Amino acid sequence: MPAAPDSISQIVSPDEVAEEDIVERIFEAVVEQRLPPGTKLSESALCLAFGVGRMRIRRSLLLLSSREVVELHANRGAYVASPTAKQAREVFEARLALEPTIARLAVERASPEDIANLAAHIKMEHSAHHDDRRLEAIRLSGQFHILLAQIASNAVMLRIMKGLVTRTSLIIGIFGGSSVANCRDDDHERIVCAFEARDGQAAADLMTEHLRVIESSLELG
Amino acid sequence: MPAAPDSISQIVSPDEVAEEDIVERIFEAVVEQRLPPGTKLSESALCLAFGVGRMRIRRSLLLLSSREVVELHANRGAYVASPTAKQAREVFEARLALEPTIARLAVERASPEDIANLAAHIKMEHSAHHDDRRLEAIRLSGQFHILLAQIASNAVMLRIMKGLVTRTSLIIGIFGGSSVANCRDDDHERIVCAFEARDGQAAADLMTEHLRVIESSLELG
DNA sequence: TCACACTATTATGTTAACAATTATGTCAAC
DNA sequence: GTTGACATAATTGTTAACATAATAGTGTGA
Repeated sequence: MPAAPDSISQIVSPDEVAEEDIVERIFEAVVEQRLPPGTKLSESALCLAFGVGRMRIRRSLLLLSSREVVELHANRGAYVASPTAKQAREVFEARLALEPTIARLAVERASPEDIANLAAHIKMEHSAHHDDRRLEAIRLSGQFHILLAQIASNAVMLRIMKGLVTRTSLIIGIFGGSSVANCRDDDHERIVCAFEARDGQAAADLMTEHLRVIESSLELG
Repeated sequence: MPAAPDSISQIVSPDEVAEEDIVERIFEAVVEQRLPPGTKLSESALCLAFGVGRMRIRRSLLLLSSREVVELHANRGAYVASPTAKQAREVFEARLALEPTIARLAVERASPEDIANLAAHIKMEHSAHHDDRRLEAIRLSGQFHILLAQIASNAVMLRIMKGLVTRTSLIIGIFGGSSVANCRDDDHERIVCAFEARDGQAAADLMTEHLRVIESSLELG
């Protein structure tokens, strides 16, 4: 093995990286709505796209299905999930239960640097909006919520949120209609203001309202 | 295929059942603390135990690891997870965010039959406690929280809760000390009383208190 | 022209053999 | 008696060939 001795223990095997990496990249593609609900994910295509063997792809698809971002149909392959209206309501109900708490915890635990990052993020959202970079705007919009979970410093909640945010992108893709009033970045900005004021309760309340607005903008029947 | 034509579409392929079945059974074994943290789960042993091929087992272990109930070490096999104190606090933080809401929703949505089931469940918990059937008591204790999530009729939250409850069993196994003041079934009983009174807020508050008591009974440093 | 049955192709699911790594047990040297 | 290196055994990881099911295409018949 050509690696220097003391670096060995720190090296993560390239195989294992590829695993979570594939999952993460498909997550991103779903969030950016480059993989719309119902898209078929054929094994051979993914093998070519990622340059890995079939086994690795099958494992990744299994992981994605366990996060409910991909549906596995026996003998028929993998498809990007198509949440039903019922599932959409459930996802928002879960987010309404979790994210106000996450927002409050994040305010309590945010370092000055964290708050600066949030402010920078808002600026990026604004400019993406302004320049009509729609995909970028969508991605940043979801990323904002992930960022809060990271600041809250709770890996368990972070993991859950990644799944919920990703599925929310699918939901918006299906039930967003044409007016697609995604995350209004104004709402995000107000939440960041609550951070700067160190007002956890305000952040929680704003988050609740934010999620309610998004959900009510959907056509869930 | 000998099955009647109209039943074919309803049949779930036996293979696919075995998949989730293995995961579910290992979940149960972990909840009942028959698989303590750190237990090695060798592929060959599981193949024999469940009477399935290695591939099925490997898939199951991957699913279990994605739920963070099992840790996969490259080239070294699968082990029942050993949550750290930090992870334990995170799990409780997540439960504190979710379960009061779940309790409130469950009260709102519980049918009379649901409430009867809850009451019956409490009786089972009591008798298991009384007869010193410790494993059964532990299992029922976790099952109570799952039952609430089922009554809340939110599949997304239910799935999340199954993972959190299972991991809580691991946490109690590690940090419970010897006094193991698991779920006091008295607490559960009070929550059921709130159901009978149809007082969602009371159920939420009791749940919060219940979780806090459990966490504070642990030795998390 | 449409519907249906059959064939051929493609894709997925499974199995088994092989490779690589880790754990174990033995033996010698200190 | 303990430590270290070495050889062996066992376990995990990977690959490739094979089996099976679904899809698409083709042709025939009404």
